[in-house]
Amino acid sequence: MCGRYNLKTGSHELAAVFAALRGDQFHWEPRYNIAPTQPVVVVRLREDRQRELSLLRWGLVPSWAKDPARAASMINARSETVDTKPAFRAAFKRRRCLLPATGFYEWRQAGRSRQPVLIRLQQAEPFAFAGLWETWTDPAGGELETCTILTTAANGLLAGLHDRMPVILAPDDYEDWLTCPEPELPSLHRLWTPYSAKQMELVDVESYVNNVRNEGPECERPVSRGLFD
DNA sequence: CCAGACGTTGTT
DNA sequence: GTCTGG
DNA sequence: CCAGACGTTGTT
DNA sequence: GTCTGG
Repeated sequence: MCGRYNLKTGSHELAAVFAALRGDQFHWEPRYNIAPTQPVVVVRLREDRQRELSLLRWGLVPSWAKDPARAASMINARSETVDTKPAFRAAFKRRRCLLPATGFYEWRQAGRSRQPVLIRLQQAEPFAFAGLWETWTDPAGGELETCTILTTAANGLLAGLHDRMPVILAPDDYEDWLTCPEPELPSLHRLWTPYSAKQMELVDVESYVNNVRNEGPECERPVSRGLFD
């Protein structure tokens, strides 16, 4: 679930919308087809508690992993168990983040094939997935920073596609998610409520988005329908 | 005590 | 079928 | 998430 | 890192 998304917002607007500083050499050009293992934008807290925009690899690698190659398998984390799973609980305590997005893609079973569907909010502004990040150090001392997107139960609109959906946070909850102190972590459960279906819309799009090498507005192009479809 | 394992989700 | 790469 | 690779031996 | 097995 939630294995592909887009972020059509540039660096400057991201910094404004999320009230975040741009980290070292942070730069982002609009993307229409973001896939696992690629660099993605996260908002996280610096030591001084200021928000910072960074680029991290999508697919969390636990700090104790021997080989980071399998990162693509941990692109999502179930919110219900994120506090106990060995791969996520450390990050949940101290390394929560936001992943800005403007839409995400799901694939609906359509007969023998799979139909890509774009899900977006009825707002122009980018929204935020709830995420976690982690640091992995290779034998030579090089550091790899990775992240994952939390999932929750699907709302009524998305239930037709899947039983899960990404956790989308309301702007008023950004600060709580990022700063909540450890003793109060259980109170964050309220943030994992499925996002309101009323503010979402689904668009069947062309299969162009299927291939991760494809990029650009064509990824959002609605499927053309014949008169009698 | 040490050694060694541990990944996750969502799909069918 | 299953794993890897993007 | 999807796309695409994945092969082994023995012989030349 | 933390838990399990020995």
